[in-house]
Amino acid sequence: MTSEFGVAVHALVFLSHRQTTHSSEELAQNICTNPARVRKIMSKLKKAGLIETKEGAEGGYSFVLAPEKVSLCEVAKAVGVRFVGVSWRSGDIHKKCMIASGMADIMDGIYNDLNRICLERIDNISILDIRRQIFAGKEEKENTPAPEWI
Amino acid sequence: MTSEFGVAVHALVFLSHRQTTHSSEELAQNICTNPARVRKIMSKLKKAGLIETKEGAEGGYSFVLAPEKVSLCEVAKAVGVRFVGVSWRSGDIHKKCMIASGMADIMDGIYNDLNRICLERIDNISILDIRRQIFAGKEEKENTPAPEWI
DNA sequence: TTTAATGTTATTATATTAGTTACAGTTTCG
DNA sequence: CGAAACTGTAACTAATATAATAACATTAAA
Repeated sequence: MTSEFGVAVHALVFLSHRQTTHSSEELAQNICTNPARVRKIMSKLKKAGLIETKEGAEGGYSFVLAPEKVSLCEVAKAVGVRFVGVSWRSGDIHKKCMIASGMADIMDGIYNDLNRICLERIDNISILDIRRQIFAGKEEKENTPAPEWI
Repeated sequence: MTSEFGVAVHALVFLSHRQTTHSSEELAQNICTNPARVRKIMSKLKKAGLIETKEGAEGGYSFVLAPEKVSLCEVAKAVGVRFVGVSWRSGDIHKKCMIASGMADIMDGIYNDLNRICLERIDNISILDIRRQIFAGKEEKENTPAPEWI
């Protein structure tokens, strides 16, 4: 499993909290990764309609939806993450033994099922929920000087 | 995620079906991997009490429990598989920004939760269930000549 | 028309996973 | 006893998956 889902959620929480446009460079600094990776992931979020982007000078990424309406399930689907699954398959479909030829598909079925219940589970967690969790009990530090959020 | 869980389930289904002792070489042939890997994984199953092993000539691995009593959850715990989780963490715990410093732990919490519900989900699937699924509607091919199961 | 941004591809580096080899220890059997 | 056939481990190599880097065409604002 890649961590694209984590990057996407992080970026959305950040953008929804700051409520202004931010460049891939700024997001990358906060997330601690590189701008190209951020752009790749954000372009998927744009295709899913979760963010707006603007090219050119003064451009960047912005979150325009209601953060309580965007669920982690939507984010997961947007980036195409697969929570449970392996590429390696045991046995061999061409063997005569029914176990050797059938196990891999059975395991895949189990992984698909687990993946599905994972998506269901995060369907009722919103971007706002995550934001609240992060700032729970602590001062929000709104309007902190620019370098503070790096 | 490694495929150790798949190898373990495959081996247990195979052993419970054939009901005799088999060497790591025979298991490896059926699973389509190498004997050393099989031995590494089987030693974990032994420590968990899911199989019995015998060293020396005529030794090998055997399944001695009731296959309907062994759940995939036990197997997962025995091999220590983690279904959901990533090693990469976004942000940096030392940054002042609460999002940058807090996101990784939040995501880890979500992954832990998803992992837990995955274990719960497979807790009521037994080795016998898998065996039945494999042979559902098809002839069991009991007592086939030796090379058949390779 | 320069500058600062996205969108995208190709390439490289790193980390994870599986495969291989080797060998010490154990048990059976001639 | 001693050879043969196993398990149990460890060390190393190969393959694959993931993240980082670099480059550049395109777009939009000043």
